Amino acid sequence: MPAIHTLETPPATRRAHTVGCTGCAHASACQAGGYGKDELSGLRRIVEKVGLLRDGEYLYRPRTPFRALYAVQSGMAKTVTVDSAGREQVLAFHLPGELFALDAICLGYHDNAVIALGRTQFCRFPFDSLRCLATTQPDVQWHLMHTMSRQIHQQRLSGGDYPAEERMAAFLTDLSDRRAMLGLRADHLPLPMSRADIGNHLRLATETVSRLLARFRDAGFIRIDRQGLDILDGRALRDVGRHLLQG
Amino acid sequence: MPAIHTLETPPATRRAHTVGCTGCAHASACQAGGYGKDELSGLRRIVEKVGLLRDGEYLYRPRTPFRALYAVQSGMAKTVTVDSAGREQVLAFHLPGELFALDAICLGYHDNAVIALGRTQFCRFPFDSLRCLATTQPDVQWHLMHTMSRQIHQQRLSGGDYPAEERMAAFLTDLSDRRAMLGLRADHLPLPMSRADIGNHLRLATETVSRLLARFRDAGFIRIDRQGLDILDGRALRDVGRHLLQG
DNA sequence: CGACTCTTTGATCCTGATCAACACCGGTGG
DNA sequence: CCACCGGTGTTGATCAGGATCAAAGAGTCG
Repeated sequence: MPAIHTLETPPATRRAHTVGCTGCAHASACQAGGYGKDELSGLRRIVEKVGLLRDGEYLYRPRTPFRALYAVQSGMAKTVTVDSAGREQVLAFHLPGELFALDAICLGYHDNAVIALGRTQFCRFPFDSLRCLATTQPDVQWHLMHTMSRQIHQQRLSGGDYPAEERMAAFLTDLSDRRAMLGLRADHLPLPMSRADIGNHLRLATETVSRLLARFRDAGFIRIDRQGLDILDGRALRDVGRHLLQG
Repeated sequence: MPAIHTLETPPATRRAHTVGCTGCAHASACQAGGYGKDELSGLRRIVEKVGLLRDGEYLYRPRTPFRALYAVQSGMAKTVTVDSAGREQVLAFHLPGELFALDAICLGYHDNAVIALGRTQFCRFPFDSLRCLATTQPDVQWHLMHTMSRQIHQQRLSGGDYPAEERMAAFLTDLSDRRAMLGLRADHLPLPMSRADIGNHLRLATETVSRLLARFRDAGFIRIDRQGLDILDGRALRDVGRHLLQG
């Protein structure tokens, strides 16, 4: 398992404040921005834009103070922990509109890192403002709870004891479903992360990831190209992973 | 893997309303009750007592409407999902004071079951009252967020790809630490769940659980008896599981 | 006591990890 | 332009951790 990326954190000056979500392609499907609902417009007034980060650059690092929640605006990112032995673990991949850093609230600092996969922009929700907003607007409060609940709920899926093939199929189907929810093409998955990242996340060796994808390709479920893959038979794929999906 | 328990849900009439947490031994260490903090006294006024449930009895079942959050009052419980193939998965064990059912908020119904391990009593926090309370008292709101954040944070530990021995050691150490936090004896762990439950939760066969415990016993780390085990060398145990513990 | 379940221990097997070699691509410099 | 290089991905061969199979103790409850 290779060591941590050594690219430098981008200077804070690269962060640019913007006024809200107007013009963002994902605004109406964005979890972080409240799916464009009027009652949650407050959320979209406190957002700041961060980026552009390049592949491998850090949004934040472990042991840095928790000041804000984030979402991906465009591109993709991964959350990674490093344990006491230096081994890293990919906890999640983030698609546009998905809120993260929720786990840092209880600690007051980040104990994991978020790293850009390819060129990626982020939205930043300063936690002070958010807290303020939540005390005055029950809708915002409710939305946050809802989001956290969903995250608790979803994480449980990835823990299960299922064969490698099922985990991989479920992973691809889940990515596809999340893209569909965002209004993106569900039959095409860009995979800017390495095979090692996918394997780490699914508790598989990179060789196994490669072999499983080859198997799905040979079965006619997917077509693989350099930047990702096309889903040719989503039904079949979903069926392989069915035990892991949505209980 | 055996099928689901077949014991019947206890009649609703067994539920008894009480006035708050006065007299509860865990009140000052109870997460659900706000650790006895004055600002959160509202929490302790809306609580109802549920129980007593006997071993194997259900607190709630999948596909039942979500009406309340719960905590264990005395005893122990497990949260279990059943997948589409009928295989069950033990998601968590709950000690007194620990809040659960947080994952049902986003769905509006429970998609897993909570089952008593030995004779167990529960505390019930009606969600309507809780929501009310949270809108008027920012402290309550904050406390809930904190609790959910912690849950998101902790769940990540159980997903990792570590050898069986480390997972088992980390599991025992975690249980011990949680007991210490509640003011219970940390050097003695009652284990009212079956080896199969432990194995399921840790993605291990029951035979492996048995073998690992025997190994720890032979190494002088623990003493095993019928109702649980005594920790003789907590340091050694923690060291075996160190990679999984607290990042 | 006897039927039953849960746990423990031993023997064998299999999935997926590890080791090893090669192909592929993107960049760099001559 | 091509030779070279390091990183990433693919494929094959071997290995091992833990599962599965099998059977015997140990409680528990009728």
